[in-house]
Amino acid sequence: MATKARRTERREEPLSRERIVEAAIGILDAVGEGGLTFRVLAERLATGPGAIYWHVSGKEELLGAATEVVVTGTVLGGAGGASPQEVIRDLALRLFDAIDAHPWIGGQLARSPGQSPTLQVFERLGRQVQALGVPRPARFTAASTLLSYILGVAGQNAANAHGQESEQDRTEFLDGVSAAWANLDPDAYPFTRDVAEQLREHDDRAEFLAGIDLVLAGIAASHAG
Amino acid sequence: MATKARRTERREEPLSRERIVEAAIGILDAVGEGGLTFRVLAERLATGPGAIYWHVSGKEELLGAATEVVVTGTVLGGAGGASPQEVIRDLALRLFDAIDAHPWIGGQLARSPGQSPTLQVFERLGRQVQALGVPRPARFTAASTLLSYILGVAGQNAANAHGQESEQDRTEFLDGVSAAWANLDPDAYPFTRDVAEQLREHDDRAEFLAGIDLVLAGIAASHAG
DNA sequence: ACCTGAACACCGTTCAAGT
DNA sequence: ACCTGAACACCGTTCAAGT
Repeated sequence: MATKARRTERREEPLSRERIVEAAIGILDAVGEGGLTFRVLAERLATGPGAIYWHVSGKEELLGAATEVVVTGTVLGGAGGASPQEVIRDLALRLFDAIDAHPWIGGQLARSPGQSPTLQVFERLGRQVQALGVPRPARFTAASTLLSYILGVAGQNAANAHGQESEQDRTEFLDGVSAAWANLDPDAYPFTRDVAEQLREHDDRAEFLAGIDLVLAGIAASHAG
Repeated sequence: MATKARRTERREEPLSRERIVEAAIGILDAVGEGGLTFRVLAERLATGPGAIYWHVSGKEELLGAATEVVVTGTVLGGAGGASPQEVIRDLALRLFDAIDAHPWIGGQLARSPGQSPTLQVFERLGRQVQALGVPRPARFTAASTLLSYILGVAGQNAANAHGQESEQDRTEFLDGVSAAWANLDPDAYPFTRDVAEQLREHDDRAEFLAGIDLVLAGIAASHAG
């Protein structure tokens, strides 16, 4: 039966947990964790701050739910049929890119160890560790080490992401740090001074992957023979 | 010349950056990051909130200074004359214990990558990496990987430290997580379920050290031959 | 059942005024 | 130079009142 078209008025589609979380992600991506406010969020949803509390228990849950949406979307759908090492690398890189796109999840992941998003990553890592042939008692340590490394990088990236939207910003930032390191007291910071120039031309993503490979090499070495 | 004794009245010793930071550390240790407030801090120092701002630019600097005091005290004075691996293990464990005693530095370290406290740790790690015989181009990666792993564990410990003052609390917490893991959906979380029982009897500190050893093994394997 | 929005109890920070 | 403390511009959260 032909009903009048344009029935979907763009007004007042009902509030829902899903819409709230989606709007929160948008705000977080646009202005960062500090910019997500119940008032801003309410305005974006064309309602009052109180309405949000009917769907969500508070800010902590909201941040958790937002993180879960992004991480779940990232963790699912990896490359099939590759070696365990390849799957781990692929997962790690997808997480790295997700944190690059949504820096706020870096800080969030780090402080929700038992929570669902972190657990999803742990589970994926653990399965591949098992597939790698790591003996049962050593699997927990291997998976935890990979996870902690990933969370460590995530937290640092989240902290560094402050004012770096463009590639230009990023280059300037690295140049600045590199210059600062090169000027450190040679007696107190000989090593840091020595690697300062490497920092200028370094690729975060490649560096992150090299760290993953280092841990994987350690896992392989520890249960060889 | 004999002046009246009891000249040092216990009243009004002048405010100073040092006293402020010290008081902040005390509050942070007692009630955590959420409990550190300029009003609480001012009361503890028997002054008004505004007075603190003459010595310290804001809360961020205050947290940074507090972290620096604790980390510097921890980083200095390691065991001399041991192998590079031993020195790294020793440094890592001292940091672990410091974070255990002051959980707030876990979160703080993670979000101050270029800052002095993190840099001090990076420098120490790097020197030992060099002493390990790692070739120059690989040193940055090796030191960064160790640092990221340490920061990752630090962040998780900071997040977990919420309500666990006593050993009892800790055990209950692990039992709870272990039970929760054992009840996960077998299809979605086979690995996590499988390691659930290991978690109950696990030693955070030993586990942390095992992760360090895994990375060290990877470093050794990667530049062998 | 769900939404509204004023109100509450806090924050970090500023600043005129004091000594 | 250093301190005081009221005041400002915000928060997250609650809740009586509406529909």
